[in-house]
Amino acid sequence: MDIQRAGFRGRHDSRTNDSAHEDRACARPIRRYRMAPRDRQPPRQGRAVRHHGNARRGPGQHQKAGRADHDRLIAGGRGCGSYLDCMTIRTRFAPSPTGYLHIGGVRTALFNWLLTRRLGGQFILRIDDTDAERNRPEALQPILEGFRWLGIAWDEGPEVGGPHAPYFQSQRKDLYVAAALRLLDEGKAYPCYATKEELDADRKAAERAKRNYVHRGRHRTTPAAECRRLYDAQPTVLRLKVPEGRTIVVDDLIAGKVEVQSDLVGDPVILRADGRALYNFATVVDDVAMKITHVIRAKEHLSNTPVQVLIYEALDYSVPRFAHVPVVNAPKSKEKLSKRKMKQFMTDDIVARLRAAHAVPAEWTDEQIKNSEDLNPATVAFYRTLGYLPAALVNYFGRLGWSLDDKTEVMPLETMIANFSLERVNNAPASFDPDKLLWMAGEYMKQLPLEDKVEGLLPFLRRAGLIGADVDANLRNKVRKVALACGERLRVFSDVYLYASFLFRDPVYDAKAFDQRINKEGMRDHLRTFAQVLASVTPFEPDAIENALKQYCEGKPVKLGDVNHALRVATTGVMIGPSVFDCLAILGKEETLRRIDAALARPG
RNA sequence: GCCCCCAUCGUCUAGCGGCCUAGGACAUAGCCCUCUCAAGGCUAAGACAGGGGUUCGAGUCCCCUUGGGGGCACCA
Repeated sequence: MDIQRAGFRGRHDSRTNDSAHEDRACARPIRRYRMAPRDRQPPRQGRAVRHHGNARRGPGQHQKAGRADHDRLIAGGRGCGSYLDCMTIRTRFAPSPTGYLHIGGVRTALFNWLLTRRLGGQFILRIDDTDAERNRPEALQPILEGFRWLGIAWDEGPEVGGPHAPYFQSQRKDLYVAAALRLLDEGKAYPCYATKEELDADRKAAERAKRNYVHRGRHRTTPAAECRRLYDAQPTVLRLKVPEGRTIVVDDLIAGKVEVQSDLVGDPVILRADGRALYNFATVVDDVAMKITHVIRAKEHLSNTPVQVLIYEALDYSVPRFAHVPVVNAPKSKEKLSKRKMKQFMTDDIVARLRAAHAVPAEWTDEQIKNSEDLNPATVAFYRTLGYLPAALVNYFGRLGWSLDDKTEVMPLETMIANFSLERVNNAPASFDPDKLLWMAGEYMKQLPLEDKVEGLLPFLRRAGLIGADVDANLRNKVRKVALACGERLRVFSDVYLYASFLFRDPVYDAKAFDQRINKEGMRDHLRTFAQVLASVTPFEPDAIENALKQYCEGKPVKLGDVNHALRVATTGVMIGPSVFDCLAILGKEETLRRIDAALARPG
């Protein structure tokens, strides 16, 4: 068993006989595919060349098969043809330092990470900052912080280092130049002096003729030594010689088998005149140098992959396994998730919470907050700021495009790790659903131990100025009671603003609620007299208060609910919140009476 | 224009030819519970894009159409 199939259990295993198995164990992936057992079956009528990669397994037996694969993989080192066959699985996520962590990227990174956790490999974080303009050091921190907060730890990469450092492409230029010059000397690359204008003209001509535009440079056929001499005399861009008449096969773990004719692929530039590498080239050089076994990345890279395969081949490198994850779409949409598309989720309530949490400068207008780059709902920071539990995000994004079985939604991380496999990743885009994420957040909040909830609540209360910096035992106890009183109303920490602000500051009276509940025939009198009853309630605890109210209403032509509502509005200012009795107990007798007096003092 | 890919309730998904009268979850609606708001319980509504094949039998395999996405860079 070889590592390259590690993430792809199931179909092949069940149909492969032993000899075919051995055959494939040491072959390069690209060759291996042609020998895949499926292709040797007698073709069914009308069978197409391509077949789907999203083969499925029944939940039961294949999970065991997966473990078996894993065990053999870790134990055995037989028949190694290249590092790809021998080593443990190595995956990478390679973001550009853009200043924020995009949730689509998190999902992709998560899949990479999960697979390495299951199979005992390494997850590498590499920074693709070849684009000089976008290379701002401070733009990296939000990305690292985002991953740390989510608990997605990288085994190698920025700040942790590793045997293949540096992990910044901007610091690896020499490698790319050396590799490109090697291809030049070997006659696999050539200098191209065509100007942009010439290329554009060619492209337009091709378009007019309804042909696919395929660039083939003048020096394709120039001998290698001459090419080198030309290049040394006058450095320019280097292009890879794309072989003619080839079928390039990408055997993708998620997308299935994808074939592209090399005659449709133009000779790609691999190195600019100034020596900076292009993405396709740098990626291949780095993935090889970092011994990446599984390239798991977003689907939009699928069409780059044939070019990369050619680069691997030209460089004489083994091709890793590819898995192209479908993109994440915007909510209820077929379009890719983008910041622009997520702006609509910056509701007034969200803006209020961000203000309360002092997550934005106080002088910002609502419009400015809604346009904030860093706190857009497409970023991880947004959810962190609003008090979503990171485990809920991980669970949600793990389930977006991947499923454990036919019903499991909420699952511990260990379960996800133990069962994650690429073959159960859907080969179709999935839309992000903020409602379901919020529900998931609530599920995790329910499970959170009380003390952790208190601990999580404190910073939110502090930032909003509802409590001070010092938290003594008394205050802590109060927050504990608040957490208990809020119960399952809390789905995210910032919900505390909605349900309990008034337990930490004076009520802000909602005019409508006040009018409806207090300015009601006889209600002020009830409040006044019930306040006197409350004054003698001991202990001032929820049960005792409730009993007092029941007794008070007994035999009177007033409904308990009505007095209760008036009591709520008088003491909290609003119509929503935890049980009134809990609220009063938390406020304490003195404060409760003070608030009732204050409410009664207000003009009708 | 050319190339590649995708398609089950509004959304996330189960489904690898008979177990499907298509299952679960979020959201929605109704009822119950209830001091408000949530939560919870019960119930309802809701999908195989269309058309051809293959097969005794197709959501499942094949083809076409339609719709969607991605790419065709000296961006990543």
